[in-house]
Parts: sequence; structure tokens; C-alpha cells
Amino acid sequence: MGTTTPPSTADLMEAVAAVGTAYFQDFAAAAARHGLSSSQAKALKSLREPVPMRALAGRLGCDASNVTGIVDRLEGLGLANREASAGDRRVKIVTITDKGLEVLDQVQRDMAKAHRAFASLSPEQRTALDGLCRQVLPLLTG
Amino acid sequence: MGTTTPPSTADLMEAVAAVGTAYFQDFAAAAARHGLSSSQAKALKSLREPVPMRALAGRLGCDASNVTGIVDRLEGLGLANREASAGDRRVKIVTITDKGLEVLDQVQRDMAKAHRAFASLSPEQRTALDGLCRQVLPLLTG
DNA sequence: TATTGTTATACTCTATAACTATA
DNA sequence: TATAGTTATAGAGTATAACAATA
Repeated sequence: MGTTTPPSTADLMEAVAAVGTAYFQDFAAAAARHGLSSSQAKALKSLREPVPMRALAGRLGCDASNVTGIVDRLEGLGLANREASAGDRRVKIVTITDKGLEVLDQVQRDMAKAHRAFASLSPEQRTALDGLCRQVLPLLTG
Repeated sequence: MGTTTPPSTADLMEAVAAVGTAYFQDFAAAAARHGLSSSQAKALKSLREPVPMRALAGRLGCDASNVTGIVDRLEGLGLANREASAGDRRVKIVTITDKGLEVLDQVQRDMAKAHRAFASLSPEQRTALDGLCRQVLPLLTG
């Protein structure tokens, strides 16, 4: 007792995938409760700072042509606006509205399961998990 | 030095979301390299054991009506089959083919970034991360 | 009556390619 | 020429509602 066999890489990937899936389901459910799709909510999250259409596509990891529709819908809901860029008349800068900011905050507060799950960890466990995420992320991204 | 301020729940959620996003992008890219969408690959993953259509919908977290199309496409690719159930003539049981199993294994081996990322952790770190995932998961799921 | 799988419908997300207006 | 955003198009995922076959 007291010693544990380390999990295989495959097992660890399974565990991480399960946590990721559950997390994003919680996110999607919270977004849906406020009338947003996952993509719309994810876009809104990227708009705490004004972002050109093209850059938004990069953040969402999708083609630029998709962003037109996503921002159209956010604009239709009164959650974002397109503004002209000062320097380059080709670019449009997407800005979140006050209402958009309010809805975004509501969505994030509304992720009840995620809050419960991570708030249940001790300070030491939170520090450990955060550190492991930060160590793993660059290799996962690169 | 030597002491760190524990991250806020919000910061921790950000870190977990980033890892989850990167993980699923790696998964989607590996699936795409083998001609599969994320949903198709996820379905295939659920088929290591034969599963009725309805139960597959549950595992995928989507409506039963969607599974018809997803399995149609897997069947079209020769990766899965629909078989009649012995006891209940209403239910169809989805079975993975040998080719499907082969493609699934290739996809999972092909997640190069995820393998590199998690293999880079020490045995102690792997044990810690796995334990934290397992502790958090029930609260995230329930 | 209830359940399983399917179909019909509509909306969203996605990529590719072609277009426009700028640069 | 090259780039930013849009449009057109097509394929896929998603939910809702209605349906046939079976329980």
C-alpha cells in the first residue's frame, strides 16, 4: 500500500479525454441555456478585447469564411458589433457589446458542474493540476 | 520561493479548457488524416464492444436520430455494420468491422502530440494527473 | 401504450472556391 | 499581386417532431 502503479500513456489520455468531454458538455449546456451555440459562446469568449475578423478565425481554429456567419448571428442577438478599422479599410474589428459581456459572464458563472468540480480540490491539488496543465500544454499545442 | 499561490477556480478552468481544446484538436486532426470526422471517430471508439443504436446515441451525447446518419457513413466506409438483435427485433446492434478496428487503432496511434505531451511526464506526475482527473470527473459528470 | 430506429425538416458549423474592395 | 471579408456551395452534425415496426 501507499505505492501506485503509474497509468499508461493511453490510460492517461482516456482520463484527460473524459474530463475534457465533460467540461465542454458543461460549457455547451451553459451556453445553450443562454441561447448560444458552443461556437458562438467560444467566439464571445475571444472578444473581451476587440479582434479583427481574420484573427477571430485564428482563435476559433476555423476558416475565415465561417466567422462571417458566426458574427452575423452574434450581431443579430445584439451581443457583438463590426467596426471599421482606422488604418486599413479592408479590416473589420469585432467588438463585444455590454449585453454580450453580460451574457458571457452569465454563461461562465452558469458552468455549475465545472465550478463544483474544481472548487472541490484543495489548494495544493489546484496548484498541482494547474502546473501539470501548463507543462503539458506547449507539447500538445506545438 | 518554493511556495506558489494556488490558482483561482476560473484560472484552473481556463488551463483545463486549453488542454482539452488542444487534445481534441489533435484527435480531430488524427481522425481527419484517416478520412474520419470527429464524430465518426468518436463513434468508432465506442464500438470496441457491439452497441445498440440507442445506446450509441447515449455514449455520443446526441439525439438518437443523428446516429442513423453517422452509422450510415461508417457503414458506407466499411468500418461498421448493423446487425439484428436476437431478443428484440426493434433494436439494431452496431458492430465494428476488422477494417474499422484497424483504422481506429491507427487514429489513436496517430495522436502524436498527445502521446508526446503525456509521455513527457514523470511516473509520479502521470499518477498525480490521472488521480486528479478521476477525482474531478464524477463532479463534472454528475 | 411505450420503445427502437428511421425519416423529414431546419439550423448551425465546417471547408473550398470565387468574388469585391482595398492595399 | 496580395490580403480582408464576403458569398456560394456542399457536406456533416445537431435537435424536434412524426412515423412504422415491435414490444
